[in-house]
Amino acid sequence: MNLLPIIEHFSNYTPLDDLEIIELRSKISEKKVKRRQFILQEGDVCKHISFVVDGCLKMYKVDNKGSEHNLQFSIENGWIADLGSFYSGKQSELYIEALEQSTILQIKHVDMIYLYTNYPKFDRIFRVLIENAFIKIQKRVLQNISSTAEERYLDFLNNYPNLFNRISNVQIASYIGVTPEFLSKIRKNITTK
Amino acid sequence: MNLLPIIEHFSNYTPLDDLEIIELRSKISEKKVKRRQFILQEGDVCKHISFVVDGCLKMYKVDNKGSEHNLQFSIENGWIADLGSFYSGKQSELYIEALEQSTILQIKHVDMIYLYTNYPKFDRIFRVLIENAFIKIQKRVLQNISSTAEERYLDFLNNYPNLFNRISNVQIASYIGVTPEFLSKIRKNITTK
DNA sequence: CGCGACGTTGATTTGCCTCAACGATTGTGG
DNA sequence: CCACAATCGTTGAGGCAAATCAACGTCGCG
Repeated sequence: MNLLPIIEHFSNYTPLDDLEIIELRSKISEKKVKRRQFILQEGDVCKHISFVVDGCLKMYKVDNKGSEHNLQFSIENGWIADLGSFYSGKQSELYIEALEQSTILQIKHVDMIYLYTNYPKFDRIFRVLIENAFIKIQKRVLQNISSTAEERYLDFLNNYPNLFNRISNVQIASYIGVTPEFLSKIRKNITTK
Repeated sequence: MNLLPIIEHFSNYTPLDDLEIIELRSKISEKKVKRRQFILQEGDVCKHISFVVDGCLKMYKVDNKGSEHNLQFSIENGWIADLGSFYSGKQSELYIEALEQSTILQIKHVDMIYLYTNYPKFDRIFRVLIENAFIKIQKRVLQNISSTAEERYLDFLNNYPNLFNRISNVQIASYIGVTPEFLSKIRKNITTK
């Protein structure tokens, strides 16, 4: 199991000392998931947070009409979990599914609490991580209530330049909140400018 | 200056000891703001995070057509700041304005860093605070991309039962992302059911 | 090979916006 | 305390953005 990616990831925020690395290693388990495999399904409790070493996953909700709505993608060096379910222990309404064959590192809830309790540095690191995630998602809310679908699409391309050529337009449409048909029309309209 | 509300607020997460309270006290300044007064304007850097002791404030963006889009309301025991600007030191694109006469407690950026650095408990508290905020806003994103305006309005009423009778429908419309005229039609439609 | 996901196009419908107007309420200055 | 302005909530007519439904060719994969 190669922990280098996650240790380097943490070091971007605060370097870990040897003991913290040892403890971290003992709490992490590696998982390989195939394309279309789920690591969370509606009704389950989200028991892990997952760090993506390699690959791509999506988290989404299925509405009462059966349509999927993508909340988040995560690729290399990203995190993915339904934090609401993870911390409350309640059933999740979300799915997390691999879009590519992926390698992830998982930490269980109890182990996360253990790390927080005994090594305050993890409080620090995850405070900063989640602050950054919060700032990003706040911009997305602002976009959703103030921009047209075309603007949201162009912003998606700018904000996720490493993502748009890895996933289908169906996935992008679901993320920006339009139908695939309408996204196709948006794309046509852009290229004819 | 009455720090009781904020100390009790923190104690919901982790009790503070005497030294932490003393340090906190020395870093907090109280501010009274009148209705329609700004504590942040576009182009300014967000230099404080603010805890609302009493009153109500909104944070919003003005788009290129001059329309306002409400990102957040904060009332008693809530926080408000443009975290992106606060941590990056870059100019904000947002406004924070009082909807009622309010009393707030403010912490400056340097003091926040001081507290984080010297008292890890604040890392813990704000990690949990921001996690909860993140979970809430993620639900909002999901709603925005998957629900009709009527559903978003009803959810707003459910999620903010103490707020809807304190602010105008114009403010609610701006929060859920519709025009005031259309919200009026939604409300009419609901009452005739 | 055959099936299912994908991307596209067109016709039609619907949700929501824009603009304009109005009375009711609130706030404010003289 | 009154007069006036500003904001609010509502209604209606018309228009546009995006959804829905249906159809079709293409591609990748089992």
